[in-house]
Amino acid sequence: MTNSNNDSVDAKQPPKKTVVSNFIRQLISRDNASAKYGGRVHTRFPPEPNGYLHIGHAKSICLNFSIAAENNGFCNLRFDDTNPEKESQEYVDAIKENINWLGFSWQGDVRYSSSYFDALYAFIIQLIGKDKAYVCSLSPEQAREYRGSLTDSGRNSPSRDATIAENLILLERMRAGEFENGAYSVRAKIDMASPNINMRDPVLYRIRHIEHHQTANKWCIYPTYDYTHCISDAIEGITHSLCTMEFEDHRPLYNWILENLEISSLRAESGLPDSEYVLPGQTEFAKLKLNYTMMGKRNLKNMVDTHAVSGWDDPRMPTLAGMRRRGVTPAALRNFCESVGVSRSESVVDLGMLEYCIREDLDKNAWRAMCVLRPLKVVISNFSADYLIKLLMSNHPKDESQGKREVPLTHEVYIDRADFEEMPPPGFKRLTLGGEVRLRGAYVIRCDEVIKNDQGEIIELVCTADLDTLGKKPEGRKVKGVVHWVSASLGKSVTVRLYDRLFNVENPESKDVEDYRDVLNPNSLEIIDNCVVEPSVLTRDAKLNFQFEREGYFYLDSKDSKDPKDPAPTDLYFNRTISLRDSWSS
RNA sequence: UGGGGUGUCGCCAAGUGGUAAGGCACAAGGUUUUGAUCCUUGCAUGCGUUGGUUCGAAUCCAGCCACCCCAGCCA
Repeated sequence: MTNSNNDSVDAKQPPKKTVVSNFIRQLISRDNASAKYGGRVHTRFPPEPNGYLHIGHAKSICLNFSIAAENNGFCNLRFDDTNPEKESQEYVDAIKENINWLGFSWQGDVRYSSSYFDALYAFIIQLIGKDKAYVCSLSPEQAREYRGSLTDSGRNSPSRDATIAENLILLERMRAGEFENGAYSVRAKIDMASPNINMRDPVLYRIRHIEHHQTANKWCIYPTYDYTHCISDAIEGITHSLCTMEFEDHRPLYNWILENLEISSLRAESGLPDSEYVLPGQTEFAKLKLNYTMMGKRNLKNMVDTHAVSGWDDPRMPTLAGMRRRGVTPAALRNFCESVGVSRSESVVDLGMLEYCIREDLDKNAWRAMCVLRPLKVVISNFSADYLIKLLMSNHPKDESQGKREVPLTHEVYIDRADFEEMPPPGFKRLTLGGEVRLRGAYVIRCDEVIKNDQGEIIELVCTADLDTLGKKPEGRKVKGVVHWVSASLGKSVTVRLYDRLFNVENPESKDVEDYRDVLNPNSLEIIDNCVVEPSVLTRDAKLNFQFEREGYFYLDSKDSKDPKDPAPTDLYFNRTISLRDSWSS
């Protein structure tokens, strides 16, 4: 997790060129045609630093950065850090790194809502001065009562009729730290009878005597999301403020706040010339949901805190940090985000689509190698004990430009236990007693003898190689099976981690599930020691993604392992990103 | 039962009044020294539903049904 350039697949590789129409692209085309924003397109990705980014965020990141790039515009990274209680610098750092890893660069410096706190304070004075906001003495509990319900309108706060002067004094006293948390709040003066509950005098500022990760102890009052987000967008000269559907009800408030402020003062903060300045507009799209996946930040944090997983970067997590350690590439994620599309309908994407994108990219770019997960010794009887040839094999079967590697073949090799059967099922294409199979990239061998231990377990196979089959088909017969193998004496011992989905139900966050712990997949992680990998994988530096032929895609993990460039590594870990597609059901 | 949304193939998703794109999944063939990849073919007389307007409707109108979001001083 230290070097973002260390991944074997280029993070800057452009996404697929198949640009699909969607309602946001159409909206922007219309805005450009009408010159609503003078042709400017300026978006932003506004995470709250209260957790790690997950694949749902990736959709938003790709959308915001791509839509800006397509239109020669810009995209800002802005931390929406108005709630210091839940936020931390650790999350800020991780988020920045994840976005770079995904392959995007934000415009200018990283922004923070907290760096607008002075401006936000000046604007609240302006709003109070226009009798559009007031200081409310209701406690949070009372405020809830006064707000009414979904079907009943609310009642006015007793503080609603205070004079502007009184409000201004109370505001200053709030800021000075004279009151306890919750004693007062600043509220917009809109309409307590509005059918939209967000418009029933929403809270704009609250008292929180707590240190902030960016502004330390400068403030004890903090602006709320609704008040901060629209103004931050306006200050940054954002044109298209994209967010998810649950904020649709907030759009009237977003607009109300900006429209009740002097546009000239907003413009002044933006630094944009008058001719280019237009208020931003919010547009909502459906968030990404994936089946068999839990996306709620609160739940993900709980899994980390309770050690249900090893951390935010556990390879089973849907976090960007986790998927990275799993071996998922940035290009695969970007292609996935593009291929799921953008719409306003609630949708749950099938995990299979993500898996397809991962395989698609890895098949094209991952170097091939052989690794035997469950070794079974094969003695090739017509090779001498000191037999050694170095076979040259392609790093990629369909792309010679990716080069070749040396694979040593010796008297004894390992194949996978699953590739030999004494009693083969119908259709079995692997090795049987008396049968033949091709050692991938090497000779065809025939099994002559099965050696068992006292328990009757197969411990060794004695085989004969057909010396006339190197690089050519055997004479007069067909050998269908191909099996991967590794030299017994020259192979390297490694540990492999196999991952499966974390949950065994499609929707672990559905109302039918009382506790996600009840639906955890107990077999989501399988660790296999003493796997044997061909030596070349340890010498090909900078490459971390491999396809172990016939097994799947694996990622050399830097965690819990020695430096991969160590000339004599002893503890090597390969995480299985994903298996190969398997159309042979057994 | 207030307000705001959404309903097009098992899953995403184009379509914006002229007669249902594409991808995933699935199925059947072909190639193959990875049971992978790749290639070929198939896969909605139908667009939540019922009516209406129209020469013509997934697209326009009306009603109905289903599902999602909102009563944090969270975002």
